[in-house]
Amino acid sequence: MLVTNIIVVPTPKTIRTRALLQETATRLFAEQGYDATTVDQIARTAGVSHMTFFRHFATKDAVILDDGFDPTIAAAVAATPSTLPPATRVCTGLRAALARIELPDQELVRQRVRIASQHPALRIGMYANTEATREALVAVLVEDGGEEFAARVAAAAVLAALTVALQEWCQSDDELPMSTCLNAALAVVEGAGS
Amino acid sequence: MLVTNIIVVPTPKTIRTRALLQETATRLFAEQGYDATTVDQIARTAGVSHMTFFRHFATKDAVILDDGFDPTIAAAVAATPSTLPPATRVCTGLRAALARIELPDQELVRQRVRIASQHPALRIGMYANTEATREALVAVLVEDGGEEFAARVAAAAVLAALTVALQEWCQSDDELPMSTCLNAALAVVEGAGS
DNA sequence: AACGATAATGTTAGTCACTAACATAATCGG
DNA sequence: CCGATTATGTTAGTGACTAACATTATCGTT
Repeated sequence: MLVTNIIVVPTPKTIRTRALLQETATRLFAEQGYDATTVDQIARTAGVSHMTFFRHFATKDAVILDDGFDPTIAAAVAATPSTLPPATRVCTGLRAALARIELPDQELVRQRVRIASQHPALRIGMYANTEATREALVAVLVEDGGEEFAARVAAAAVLAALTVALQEWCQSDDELPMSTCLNAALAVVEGAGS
Repeated sequence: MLVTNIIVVPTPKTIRTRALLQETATRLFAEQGYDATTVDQIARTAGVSHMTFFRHFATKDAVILDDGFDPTIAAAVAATPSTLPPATRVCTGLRAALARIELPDQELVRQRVRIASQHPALRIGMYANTEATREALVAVLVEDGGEEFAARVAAAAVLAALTVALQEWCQSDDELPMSTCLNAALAVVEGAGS
């Protein structure tokens, strides 16, 4: 039997280099802009070669777009009652998942989304990431007996609303909580039937 | 006063070259795949230089992704009653707009979406295109007195559902009409409130 | 502490999408 | 037919990303 989905435990050095590259890149992007910063410069500033960069991040934009929230969101959606319509499940799960993100982490997210929202290439990267999140949710919903097409539509629509909510939130001042933007966005989606 | 949105009337030669490049690219992509086809090859096969290609299409993927449906969709949404919730307006407008596409054109759309759906880079390009369509709809909804954030959320969510519907439709046989997939997708979104 | 296996990194050379600058040729109104 | 505009070509370049192979860290074991 072929073993798939082998979980590779990252070595300490890998974690360090990866974090160093992300911090370096985020700082350089903020200081001089995304286009004016080359992968080579990020790598050299972090004291590594450009090959090491691409071994940690598949693309230039991944260095700022990669987050690890998919499992959290998927688990939260899985925890909702499978009797609800798929779109409602995704909405409810999202609210629960994002409420679980710690405040300091929220500030990091806000900073990254702020940078990403300002550049077309990075916004496109966000949409690309959404596809992976969407399929993770489809897997959860289908496992619970949901129909695949409906699951995919529900996940895609609600995640699109989330993306807009994040872009709105990242531009606001530090007081506005993420949940306010998210709830406002989900209310719009949930009002589509009237 | 600064005049924006100047409408440039394309010269006959421009239209011909553009169409030739699109046909050539579509054929080459279908024959040998997207990655195995270089921009240079498309240009040479069409009898032009690669600079001419980029003067007609901003990126490699634009040659197969560019369509001119945004004005049609925007007009159809504008024609819906402005008293309805924004998400409902976009749903209704979409149904009307896509019903207006002629059957032969639908076959072309299907062929292109089919190619685009199979390649990550092209799917991402579809998401990027959605952003322009979304903002066109936001402009329509806001003009009618809608709130901008709600308009953007509604447009984003419904267009995400449309994208999923198109991907489902393009894989089906020639008998299944686009409207069937679209209606199924919109029903999921409209069921989010229950 | 020396050893060997494994994982991380470096070097080099290359492909290809995409751009800037400038030169040339096709087109079209008068 | 001519002059102005528009489409196209040439060339040289940048930068993201990859393949192949060599080198160095890291770490458990003896």
